[in-house]
Amino acid sequence: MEVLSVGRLEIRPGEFVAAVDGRPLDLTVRELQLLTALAARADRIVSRSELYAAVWDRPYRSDERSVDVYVRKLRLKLEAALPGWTVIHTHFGFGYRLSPVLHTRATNP
Amino acid sequence: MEVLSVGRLEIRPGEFVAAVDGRPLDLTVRELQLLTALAARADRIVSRSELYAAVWDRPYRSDERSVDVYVRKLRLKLEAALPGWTVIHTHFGFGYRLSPVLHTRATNP
DNA sequence: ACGCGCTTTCACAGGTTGTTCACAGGATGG
DNA sequence: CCATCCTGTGAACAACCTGTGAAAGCGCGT
Repeated sequence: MEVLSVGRLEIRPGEFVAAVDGRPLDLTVRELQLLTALAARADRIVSRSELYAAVWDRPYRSDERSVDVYVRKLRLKLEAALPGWTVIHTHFGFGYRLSPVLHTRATNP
Repeated sequence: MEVLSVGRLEIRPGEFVAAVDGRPLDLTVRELQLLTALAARADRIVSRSELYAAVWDRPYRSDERSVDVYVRKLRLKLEAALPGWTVIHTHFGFGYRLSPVLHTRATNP
């Protein structure tokens, strides 16, 4: 898994880098790991437990919120890097899905 | 790998010399080796273990601090040779990256 | 054996990141 | 429309990582 490309987003796990249009995102270890896990499963709904298993070492508890917290952090940084795009979608009761979509009602009223 | 040039920094590993604007830096063996390892991977984030493997012979332990100590020594000498420039950047949780950047808030208030 | 310079290890301070909480806001099924 | 469950969010707290000065260890030439 050298490079993961999803739209304008490009991730090189081996080089500890994720970039948008070649511009590197400033991510922490966990953020990069989670983004990588999501990108590796782009366009598919991924359960919290699967994401958790892919990123964290300890066992998953259903009341665990770390994934949610990090999804939020990623959303903030991705929105800053890709204004007008929704990259991570929530699937109520199931999990999350990564797939960049230009969202309606962007920067114009 | 005859010569490594990164901005005003030039390294000639074969001649055991590193210089800024042609002015040689006064480095010890380890310092030169580490600088060379970093320069050979300029603009990329390099993990401690990779740097360690490139410079030291013995196996790397995660609690090893030698890299940090030498990065500091290099920073001191580089700052003296290139006032106002930040050459080695820290990537928390990942490692270090060499790429000279004129840092804001330099020598003038 | 001694002094000297370089390397490695230590200990502690300071920062950054990771985890957990508590509550607010939404979605779902009846 | 209501009760309930799920997710969003900001902040507190804990854990981990890096910066740094100094001490200890080494090898070498004198």
